[in-house]
Amino acid sequence: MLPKGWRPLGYAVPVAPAQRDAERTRAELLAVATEVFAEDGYSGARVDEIAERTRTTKRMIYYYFGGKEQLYLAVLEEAYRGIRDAERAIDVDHTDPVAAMRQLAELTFDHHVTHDAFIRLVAIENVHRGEFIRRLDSLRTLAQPAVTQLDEILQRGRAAGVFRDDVQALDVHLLISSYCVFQVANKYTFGFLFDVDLDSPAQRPHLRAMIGEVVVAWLTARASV
Amino acid sequence: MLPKGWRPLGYAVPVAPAQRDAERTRAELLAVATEVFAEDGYSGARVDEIAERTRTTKRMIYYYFGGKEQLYLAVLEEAYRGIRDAERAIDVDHTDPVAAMRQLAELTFDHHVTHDAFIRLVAIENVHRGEFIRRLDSLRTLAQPAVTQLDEILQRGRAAGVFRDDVQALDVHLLISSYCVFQVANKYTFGFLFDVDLDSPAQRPHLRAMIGEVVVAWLTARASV
DNA sequence: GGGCCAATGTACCAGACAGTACATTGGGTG
DNA sequence: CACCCAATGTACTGTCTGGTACATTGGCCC
Repeated sequence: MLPKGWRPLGYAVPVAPAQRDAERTRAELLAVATEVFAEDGYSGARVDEIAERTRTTKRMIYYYFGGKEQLYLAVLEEAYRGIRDAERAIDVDHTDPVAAMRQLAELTFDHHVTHDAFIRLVAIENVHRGEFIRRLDSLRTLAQPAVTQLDEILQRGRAAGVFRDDVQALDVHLLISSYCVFQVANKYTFGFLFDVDLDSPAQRPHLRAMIGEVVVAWLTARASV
Repeated sequence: MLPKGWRPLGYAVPVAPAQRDAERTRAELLAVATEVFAEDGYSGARVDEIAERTRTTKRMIYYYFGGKEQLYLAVLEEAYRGIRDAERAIDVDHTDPVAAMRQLAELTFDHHVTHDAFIRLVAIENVHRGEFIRRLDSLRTLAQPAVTQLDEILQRGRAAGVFRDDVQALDVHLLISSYCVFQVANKYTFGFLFDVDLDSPAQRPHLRAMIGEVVVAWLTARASV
């Protein structure tokens, strides 16, 4: 017989006291589910695997979330919320719009590189044609901080006469997002086909500087036709 | 009783004569499998569904390909081969490097927009961390026509003194690919979050012209720093 | 025209998987 | 300190799913 608070595991291992804590159980399920869904996709993820990786059981997934689908929805929502909050923390040069724009592009790059689980969730969601995210109305209303900041810099640059005035903030955001997301989301196929490692420490600074260069060159070019 | 060569389907429908044709059966399986894998992903795709959508049975998948995994590998390989051949057909201005570069970017854009099943397969493969594509050595050796053409234009532009000389062909390809792939691959989440339809006929020409603008502006800018 | 084998079809299986019925326990409250 | 219910655990189940054993058939070649 094992002492209370221990459970058999090959050899006995002390286990976090089996005290009940609804919040902690829910949070742990959500955290592990995020990992597993990001790892294996929605169809690939196994409810049993998620449960096994926590200190609780599958039963709790149904108790707290209702089912695999609702758990996935909760994961998506929390992930997007976290990213938006992180974006909000980005701060750039307040005087020189060109420097600010370059910085914003490069910080966005860093941001993507350090959140690859999130990028994977986004890719997975797009494979599903956005059928899940579309149900999360709460995400729609969140102002997108990245675009707001972009717009502000853009206006300063136009006022200073250094940026062209026929480009929308959302266009710039699309360009930057494309580049940054692609780095992370498509590194496997791109890396394989062109025999490069987009992840390597050698490439990283080059790729990082590049998006800044591109955006600044584009915005400071005189509009053609 | 139905005549030979007909099968019950609510009401009787004539069916392509049940003549045996190994090549056709294999090709049909591959075509349908491409659709289904692109639609539902590797884990989401069902062998039974693939079979049902063809005129033959599940048994044939195992006869011709060996299993779900090998079928997916065959799909991936054929898809990449098709794309490479399509890329090879791209032809651009032979005199003006700036016009050629803009054209190449815009044709690449068109190319991606019209091959969204392929883009989906790529996204799916990246969710799987490229574990399948990595086994297809045959794809690695295929010279990548897009990059070859890019390099040629880039050299002409440098020689003419209109393009900066510190940019590699692969970097340009990465930028263009990022933008074009993102349009298609991430249209659902991006569209939802920013309330735009990247697919709409109103947006399309704008988005198409934009990548040309960006690339040309970047390459014709004097190097900074 | 008959034999032979590639090509095809049918029926089935074993394991995986999402989900559930039912029992139990811990801790807060009166 | 006993009661109650939120929180948790155990042991299932029905169905789906990839894969296979075995039978059959069509067409080509001698």
